Amino acid sequence: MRVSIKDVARAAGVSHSTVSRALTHSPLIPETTRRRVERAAKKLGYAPNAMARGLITRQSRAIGVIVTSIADPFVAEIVRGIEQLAGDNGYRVVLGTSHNDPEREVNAVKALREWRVDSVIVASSRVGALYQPLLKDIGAPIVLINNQNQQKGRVIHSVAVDDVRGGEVATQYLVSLGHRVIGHIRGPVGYAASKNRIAGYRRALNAAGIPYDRTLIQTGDGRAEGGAQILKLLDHDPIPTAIFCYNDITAIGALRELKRRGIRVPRDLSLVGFDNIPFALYVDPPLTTIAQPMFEMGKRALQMALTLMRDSRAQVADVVIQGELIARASTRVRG
Amino acid sequence: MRVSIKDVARAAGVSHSTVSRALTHSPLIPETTRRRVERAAKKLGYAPNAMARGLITRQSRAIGVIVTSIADPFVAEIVRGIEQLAGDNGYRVVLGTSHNDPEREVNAVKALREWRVDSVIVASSRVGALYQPLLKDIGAPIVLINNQNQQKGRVIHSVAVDDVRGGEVATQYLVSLGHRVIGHIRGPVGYAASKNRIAGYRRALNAAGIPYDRTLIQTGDGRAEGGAQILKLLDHDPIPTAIFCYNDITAIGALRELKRRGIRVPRDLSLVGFDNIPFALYVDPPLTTIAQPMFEMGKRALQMALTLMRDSRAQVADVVIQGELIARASTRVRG
DNA sequence: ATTCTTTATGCAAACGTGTGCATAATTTTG
DNA sequence: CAAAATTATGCACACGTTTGCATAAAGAAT
Repeated sequence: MRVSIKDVARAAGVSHSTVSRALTHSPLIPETTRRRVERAAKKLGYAPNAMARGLITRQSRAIGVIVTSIADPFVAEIVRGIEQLAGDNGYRVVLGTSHNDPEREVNAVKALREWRVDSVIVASSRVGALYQPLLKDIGAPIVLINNQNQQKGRVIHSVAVDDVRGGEVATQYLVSLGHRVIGHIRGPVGYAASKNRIAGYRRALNAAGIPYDRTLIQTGDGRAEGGAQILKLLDHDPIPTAIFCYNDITAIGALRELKRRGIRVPRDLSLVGFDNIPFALYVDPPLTTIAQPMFEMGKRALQMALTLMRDSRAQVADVVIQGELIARASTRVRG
Repeated sequence: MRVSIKDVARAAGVSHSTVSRALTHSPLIPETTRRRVERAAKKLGYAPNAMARGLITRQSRAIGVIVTSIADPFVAEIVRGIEQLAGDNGYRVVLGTSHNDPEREVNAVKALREWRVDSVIVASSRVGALYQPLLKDIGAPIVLINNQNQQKGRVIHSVAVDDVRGGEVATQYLVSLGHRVIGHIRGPVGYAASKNRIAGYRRALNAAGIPYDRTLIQTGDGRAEGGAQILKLLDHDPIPTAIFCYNDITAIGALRELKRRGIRVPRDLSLVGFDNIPFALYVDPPLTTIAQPMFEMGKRALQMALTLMRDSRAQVADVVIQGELIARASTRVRG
């Protein structure tokens, strides 16, 4: 049942070295014997053993991907991008999910190390932030996606969306619709993304000559519940005509809260999110947002990993990807 | 940089065999030397090489998971269930995506074979249907999730939702709300799921003494576009007061179409989907549906794989999981 | 026809583990 | 205290590849 390279060798009447070379298309082997070997291999149903090969070549052709939860559609898109490009280049994706559980996080990183993955891509901000030493121990190039930490290094690289510019574009758009009193529900404190999106928000206000009013900013939690903070903004004087939310989930939470209060979007209030999660298209009204090209980010991360795997001392610059404004029905000109 | 078991042996002043045994907690090694070895291992930053280990133990502790697209939230939930339980049992998930592309499908299966995965879980109906011979060649137990094919075997097993019962429960619920003229947008022809859900639909009608009218069934495609078929049902005489859709995506597509025509759900028409995809909760109105416990199914599949990996000749019965009716606002009593 | 290249192939070592068997060291038994 | 049983450890082989080196065969050059 188990057929190794030696069985093929016997069947083809050559040594196992010749078989190895033939099947890897070594130029040392003339086409005639290569064909004979291939025929024997096919007949016996031979499939090379990746573990044995990896042991000697010192590369697993596996790339480890650590994510918080694969069920997050945002994350899933990233993994899809990674997996696709990886598959096209003969690499396999080994999954590790952290679920923000320290034990799982450590387990995942350790397992990837034992597997001797050729590269690691991390789309779990906690892991990217907390376990850099552990990650480095893997001894393979590391690419962080949307990491919230600032450190750099020879082995750690990153792909991220341009949060500042994204926040700016979102706010700019609201300004262009005639809004002058624009609120913001920010993301969790400590996240670089929260800070950067606010920076973009302020930059846009500044460019439009609108004075910055810190009481127009409430602090959410990046989840639907945080959207309820919008109620506080409704008490503001003057009352805002538009709100830029940290992300779509927050905006959707806010939307639900507004609907409960009988406040109509976009007639009474314009709403902008961030991320362009799949939901955003289906809520009522469909949400204006800044799309994060997640699939693209996954691909870029893997691309980066590929060049680093080919030459570990290659100079690769961190990638910053621009989001895209998706104008939908949750925004309209100030009435 | 690279530290093997021999380096640890030297540092601890023992042979590499002793190190191996010590680190695997063999009872042959007394605690005192085990501690010494562990200390040396930690000091050198040793991590066992999974490939070398797998080569000799003849098991990779990897389980291959083939899915159509990880970006499908349904699939993502399954993978989450698999990954979680796998991780808890010391197994890693190796991903292979097919995207209904024959080339990718074959590549994925072949790669998993070369990797010598200990088990394969397939959540891609095409792969499960078309590549059974190739799958069997892997020589590891196979578990198919929601497979649309009927074949069984010693190596191929399955976990699936009870589509007949699901269709029955959905229709039953509409009947219980007083509906008598109930339409159905079926799924693609050739899918066992389509046929089974119809069977359940008919069974419920039958139990309620409602005659079956085949003109109340239109054929969708399982995608949002197929939801447009609902327009044909509106021409039916008498006009249906409720529609059971093959799946949520179809129902959402139908919903969009109805909204465009000014038909109000559930006032004018009740709508039931199937699957309970995440969207279903967020559309307006939230969709009544049959929940497929996808996370659970992933877990059950892996559980099955685990018992089969421990004993390849274990007798495991195929698992049929019951869906759950989630009553939301897209249905109401006949007005 | 002999020497020199070139081409085709095999030998053997290595990758990093696990493990059966043998042996050395220690303890128990009579 | 000698013999027997137990415990601790090492040796060497195996897993299935890849690859440097050596050699055999064949062709080219003189």
